Amino acid sequence: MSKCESCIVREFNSLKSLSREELMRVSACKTGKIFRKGQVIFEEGETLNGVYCVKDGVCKLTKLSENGKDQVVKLVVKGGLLGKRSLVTEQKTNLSAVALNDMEMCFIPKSEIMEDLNKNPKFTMDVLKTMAHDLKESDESLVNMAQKSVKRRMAEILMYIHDNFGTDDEGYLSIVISREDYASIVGTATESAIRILSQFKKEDIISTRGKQIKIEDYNALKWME
Amino acid sequence: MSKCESCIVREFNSLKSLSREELMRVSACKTGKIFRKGQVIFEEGETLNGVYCVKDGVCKLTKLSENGKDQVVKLVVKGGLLGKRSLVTEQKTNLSAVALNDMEMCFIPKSEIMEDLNKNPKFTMDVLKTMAHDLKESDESLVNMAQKSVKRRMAEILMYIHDNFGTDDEGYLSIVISREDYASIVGTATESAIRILSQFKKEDIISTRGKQIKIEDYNALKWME
DNA sequence: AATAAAAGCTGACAAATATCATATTTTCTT
DNA sequence: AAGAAAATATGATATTTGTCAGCTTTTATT
Repeated sequence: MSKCESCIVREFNSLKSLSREELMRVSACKTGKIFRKGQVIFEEGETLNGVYCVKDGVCKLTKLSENGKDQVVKLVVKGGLLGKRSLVTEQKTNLSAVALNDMEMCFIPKSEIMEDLNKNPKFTMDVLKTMAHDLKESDESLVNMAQKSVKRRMAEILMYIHDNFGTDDEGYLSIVISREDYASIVGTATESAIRILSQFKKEDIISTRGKQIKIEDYNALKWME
Repeated sequence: MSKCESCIVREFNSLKSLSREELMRVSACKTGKIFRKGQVIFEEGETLNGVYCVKDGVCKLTKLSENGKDQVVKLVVKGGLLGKRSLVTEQKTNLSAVALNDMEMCFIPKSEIMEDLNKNPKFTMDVLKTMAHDLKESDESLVNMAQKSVKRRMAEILMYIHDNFGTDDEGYLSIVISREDYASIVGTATESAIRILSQFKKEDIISTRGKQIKIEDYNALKWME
């Protein structure tokens, strides 16, 4: 397994604020973990004893609603850290994490990373900034949920995935998820999500190949009422 | 104006993690501000050059949606700090703050508080914990918006206000806001909010006196489908 | 106290979204 | 390659929520 000091993933997250010595210490006690598509990384209510650093693959963070449906709160890709909030508050996790495809992750035990959090102000500030960013994003999603139509929300999530996670060489969104997941992100019934995507297809705004989606007319999504 | 060192409000927020010396320094440069009901404290997109500490009164944090409607993201009462996120990220604020009744606040300039944020790890950790808590709350609201009916959301906001901000000696909710604000919290049309509150009245779940609302049957709200 | 303005209320109807039923296609398993 | 299982698709219908219009009550202003 590669060492943290030389891991490029680190460039994308708060670990970049750690010194070489700190990184070596973290590296020495981390464990590599592989999760298969669909596998649960952790579940709402669990006590996490560390954080996961995503090296490859995508996962969804979800929360179970009282109506029994899961709501996707966030998608996490390479460079993301899972379990930050629980680490900071020392509470059980309020979200579940499920792999959307095969994932490669590093697990860093709590004790190790807590030490850095308490002793390296640069690191603490960096985690704080990430959390502030997450909060802003969450507030924005809240407003979208409350004020926009399902169709509009679907258009926005397609653009979000396109802009943040990119496409493969043929132009298909590089994150491939089920219609059920789309429904769970947008906050609607699976049938409604399917219906809207079908409509987009009919209007040549997107095209599909199996689960894969390609945006054909970005502006149509952007300017959709 | 009273001094920060002896201000009880401090007990409710992150400032409690500051040392006596730090508090005296903060106190020396703070300015007291009064905002009248309906007055705008700051507006989305503004550059804040400090944080506000709420000594008395209530305000709403809102975000403007593209459809032109404001969405209430959070209610802030005594002890709350406004502008934390902007302080940490050094970005323009993403929310507006409007006083819901007459408010008494202290304004602490950015330069002063930033110094503490960079030098007092206990304070930084405390701000981090508050932010983590806000994030959790925001995620929960997101799920509620996405998965629950307007009626259910209204029931929950009534209970939330009851549980977190209490009632006066007659049992009326101590936070008194317009139906329009209720609509904006719940994320619905004003008429729909009014309709639902009227229905609750008919079913004797709540009673009203002008704008004031009293919860008569908490369990009915709790177990509402 | 009179008037104006704002907030609250209600009905009628339209639009958006959910639910249920059922077919079709894709993917997985053997 | 065949069959089973899961995912996708679509129609019919019910429910929820939004919009518009007009009316009543409360609050603010003179």
